[in-house]
Amino acid sequence: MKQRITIKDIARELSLSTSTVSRALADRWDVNPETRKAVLELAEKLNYKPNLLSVSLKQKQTFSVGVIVPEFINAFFPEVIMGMQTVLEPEGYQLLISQSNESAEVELKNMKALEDRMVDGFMVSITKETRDMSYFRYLVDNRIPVVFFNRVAKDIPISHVIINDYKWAFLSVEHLIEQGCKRIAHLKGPDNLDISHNRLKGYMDALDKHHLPYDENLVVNCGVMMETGILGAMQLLKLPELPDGIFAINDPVAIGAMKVLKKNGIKIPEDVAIAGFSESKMAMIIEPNLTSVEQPTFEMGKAAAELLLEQMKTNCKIAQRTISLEAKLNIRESSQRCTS
Amino acid sequence: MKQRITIKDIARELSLSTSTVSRALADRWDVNPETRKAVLELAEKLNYKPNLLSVSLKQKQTFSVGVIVPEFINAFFPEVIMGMQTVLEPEGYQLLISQSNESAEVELKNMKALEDRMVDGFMVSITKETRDMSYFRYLVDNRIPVVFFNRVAKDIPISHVIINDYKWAFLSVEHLIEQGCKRIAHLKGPDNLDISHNRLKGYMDALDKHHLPYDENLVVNCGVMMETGILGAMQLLKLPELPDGIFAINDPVAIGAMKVLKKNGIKIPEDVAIAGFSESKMAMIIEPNLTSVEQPTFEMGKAAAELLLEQMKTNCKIAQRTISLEAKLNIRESSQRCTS
DNA sequence: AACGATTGCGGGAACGTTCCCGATAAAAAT
DNA sequence: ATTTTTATCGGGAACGTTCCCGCAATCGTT
Repeated sequence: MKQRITIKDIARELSLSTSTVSRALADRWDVNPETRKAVLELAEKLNYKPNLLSVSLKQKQTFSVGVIVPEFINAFFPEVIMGMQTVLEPEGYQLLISQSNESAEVELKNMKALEDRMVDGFMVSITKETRDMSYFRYLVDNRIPVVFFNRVAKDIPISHVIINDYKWAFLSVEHLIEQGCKRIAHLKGPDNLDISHNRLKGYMDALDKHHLPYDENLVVNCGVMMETGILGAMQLLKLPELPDGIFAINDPVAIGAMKVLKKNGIKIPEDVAIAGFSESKMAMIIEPNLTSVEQPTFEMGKAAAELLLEQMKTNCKIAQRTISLEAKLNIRESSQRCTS
Repeated sequence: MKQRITIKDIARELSLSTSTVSRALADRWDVNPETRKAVLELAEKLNYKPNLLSVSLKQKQTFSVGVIVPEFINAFFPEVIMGMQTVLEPEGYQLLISQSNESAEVELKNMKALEDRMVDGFMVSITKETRDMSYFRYLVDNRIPVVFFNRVAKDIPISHVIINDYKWAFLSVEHLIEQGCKRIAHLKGPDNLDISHNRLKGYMDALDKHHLPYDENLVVNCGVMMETGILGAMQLLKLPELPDGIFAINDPVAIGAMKVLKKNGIKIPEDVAIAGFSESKMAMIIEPNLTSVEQPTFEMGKAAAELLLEQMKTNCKIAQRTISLEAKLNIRESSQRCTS
């Protein structure tokens, strides 16, 4: 950090007080237009930049918000973050991005570090193992604005934005059924995540609607990464009878499963049709192209940011809200059977 | 930002001065062990956290560094960033990540915003259109630490870490030649990027070594995204004679090209062998699997962070340095011909 | 017994702002 | 001519730290 021009330098140069310079820069009414002009010109000339540290110290806000994501190796969260930036940057906010690496411990550490840095609020998508909610409670108790997005925790009064997981899981599975699948497996997500429950429920209800039996052997617990998809699929292969359809918690898992199936000479979609969730670039690259639910990532980021802005402006006086976004089912080769 | 416990609260409670409390917390020698104990205990009990804003204001450093990347939708930069975090976080630094969306204008805006926030240094990978170096000159003139990584600018005395692009481009092309390719095309990167030149040079020298003619019609200017790879490949298709090998500036471009080739019924690698650069997850997913140079992304981030740390600790007194990392060629189906 | 050295602590300025309050002078109102 | 208003400005505290300096009490040394 180099030596900067301060308001005092300008004051000294123009034989003014710092108060006047401050008011001139802040465009207050009680300053002579001519002196204001002089101040602005000199500030420009000297390349004056206000020291945001002292401003923050005085105003008790830093114009920065913490973003907590479990990972940003896949495109999903980066896209959400871009959405956030489009609404927060024009308002003068800086995003501090932390990735928790799917570890609840790192997540907590990062959030505390950001709290130390006095962020004005948080936007978080919890890890797959986050169970202890005490820190989040501490945040709401202390009126520190928080919103959840995508991965939300239950039983805690924090506004959040999600997509209508239930509905689109339901429609995905219904699509598989329409393609003739009778034994549809589900590669399920981690228990602590709301999305896991909602997508499971959508799966179950779709089966129910079409009078297909629910077989718990066909639901295998799985993580959210490609590697866990591989493991999940291998478990399915051990079943006495192979399923004829797979609905995966997300694209990486679906792709992991496809790798296993292909390696075992199982034809997709003829033998097993498969559908993923939360559209990734890879869906269009793997062969056959993967059917997947496309989430409005950008909009999710925007919505979360707007929710947070609201909280920050009203000092958390606003009621908890849930925004549920719609999605879109992109039907591709991995689930389209000629016989349908 | 809620009301926090300050050093004054502790001082009042224990009938001490703020100076003493400050020294106790800083673990100075000139404070009675008993009072130190009392201070530490009370601080713990009240959950005291120092206000980093005032500390920064006083110390003239913020313990934050700005990271400027052109995009973070692909996995490359996120991985590099993770490497940075592993070295900077233990030192108490926070990363402020900005993505410039491949726009020089946004890049400049973001850097200025981060300078306003008094970051202690910058780590930047320039956009494909960054040509005006005046802001970087301004930074070095004002002793603000900067390091470049991956995408570096020429003609400016800023330390940087890159991989040995020339060598690995050379080896990639040599590999294609060994597979029997005689007419190898190159999908080249943007002109302002050093990597483009170095990889082009590697390509040319490999041809030269094996006495293959250099044909400028086979070198097509291309961006760095999949979309531009598609355009580049389409241009190649218009040639009177198809090349029998393609060396692409990076994986997204290679994958875009593969899509075009496959759509046109051209067999990979039999008709056209292809190699990418800077390993992405997609290389293992596309079929045939893509031969690619795997870059040590994590190490690159670590190296850049260490370079920056050095600068920050020595107040830029250290000479400019260049770290060149080694890489690895992952040979896969896209370039392996049975006939070899 | 007198001296300097050590130990432990507090006062207060400083970092760069903002903002409340009061001061002054000119202009307007009485 | 006096009072009130208006237009400009400065003084100075405050935000939460750090740190230099000085002060007092205790200790060991001659």
